[in-house]
Amino acid sequence: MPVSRREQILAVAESVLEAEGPASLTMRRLATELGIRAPSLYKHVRSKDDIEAGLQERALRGIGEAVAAAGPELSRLTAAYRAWATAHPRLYELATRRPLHREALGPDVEESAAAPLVAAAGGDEHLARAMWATAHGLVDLELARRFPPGADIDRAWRVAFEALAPRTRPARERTGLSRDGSATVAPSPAPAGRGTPPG
Amino acid sequence: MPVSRREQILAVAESVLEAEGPASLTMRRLATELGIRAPSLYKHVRSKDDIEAGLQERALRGIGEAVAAAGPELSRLTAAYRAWATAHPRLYELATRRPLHREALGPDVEESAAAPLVAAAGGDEHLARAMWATAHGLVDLELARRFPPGADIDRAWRVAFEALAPRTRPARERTGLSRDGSATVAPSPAPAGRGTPPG
DNA sequence: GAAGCTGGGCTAACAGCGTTAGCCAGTCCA
DNA sequence: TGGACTGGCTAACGCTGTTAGCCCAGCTTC
Repeated sequence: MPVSRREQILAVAESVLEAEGPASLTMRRLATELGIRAPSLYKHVRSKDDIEAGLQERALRGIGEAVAAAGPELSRLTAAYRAWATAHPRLYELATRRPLHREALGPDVEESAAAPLVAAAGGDEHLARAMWATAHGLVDLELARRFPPGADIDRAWRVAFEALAPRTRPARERTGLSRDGSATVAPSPAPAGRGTPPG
Repeated sequence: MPVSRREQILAVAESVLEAEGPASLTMRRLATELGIRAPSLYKHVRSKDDIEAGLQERALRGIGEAVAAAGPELSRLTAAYRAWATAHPRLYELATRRPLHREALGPDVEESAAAPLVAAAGGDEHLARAMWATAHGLVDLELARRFPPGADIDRAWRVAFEALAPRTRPARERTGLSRDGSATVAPSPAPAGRGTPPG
């Protein structure tokens, strides 16, 4: 009873989505699961889209925590990212497909999820975005079964991130930060005082 | 009149989807656009899902042609890929979200779309998949507006593909093919006779 | 203790969705 | 002439998200 009814709805929505896919995520189904009728949900939630936005925020938080718990090393970071996504494939899908309503989000969610990656990129925000996109792309294509059946996906991850790791990149392209790939979180020299997170 | 009715439906579906988004892609809407009633569509098409599969194939073909027309140079390849995706964002989305029904596809579609990238990767299929995932990830996150508002996305592309380009990668990780990044389509030394395409 | 407010359930209903069944006009070919 | 096939049609089903409006329990305030 300490959890709000809204949070309860989101928890049920998450489990239904993950267990049976987005087609089963209906208002009537959620209501049944909670022992009430569909219209009653609207006392706690604005719309179905509102529920999906809540799931997105939950997913972002979950990914952020998983990645933060993995420590600063890049290979463990990417492994944690991939592990979370494959453990919650439908939630990951929903979270990345939806455009982000930043104002409706807890203000720290996006940044705290991005911070470890920026650190692993040696503070280079552009490299961090490249890494993020690569990780997302690998996960997304794997989840959508777009790689051919026998493809060695582990190896694609290794090849990608050995190429992207800061220590192996030529110095000329760096943004003037320390070249040793250490985990300093120095913000990139963006116009604004603090660096924009990769997303 | 030389085009089949099915092809007509797909063309209308493509333009409606691109112009107004997936919510407007309804059977009744397509029928209205063609001057008939919704149930008549089922004389030419099995289901709405069948239409979406058709759109996916069209998209794959379109991407393949655009990329092939860009020539062998990696930077032009990636530019063509990104340009196609941003010119047909909803179609790109639909094409990559759907799992691929390979048996229902023209057998050459997937391979021919992949071939130029494998070539640009110096024949290294794993690197080709890494590149593909990176390009897809960059496009996908951009289309979903997941990058923060001021992000320099062009630069993320440059950073990513300068790191991934075969000529700048250390030789130890290569699969023993020519190291000069030339456009030889030599298959990678996979167990099967011809190399598996990246997807 | 009575009155009133409010939170949170309910039923009924609406418009729109994909889809099926069954009917019928026209065309083509034997 | 007649049968088969093509490609329309109407009617309808069960599902969806959502709204309107009702009502009861419990709390607060006279």
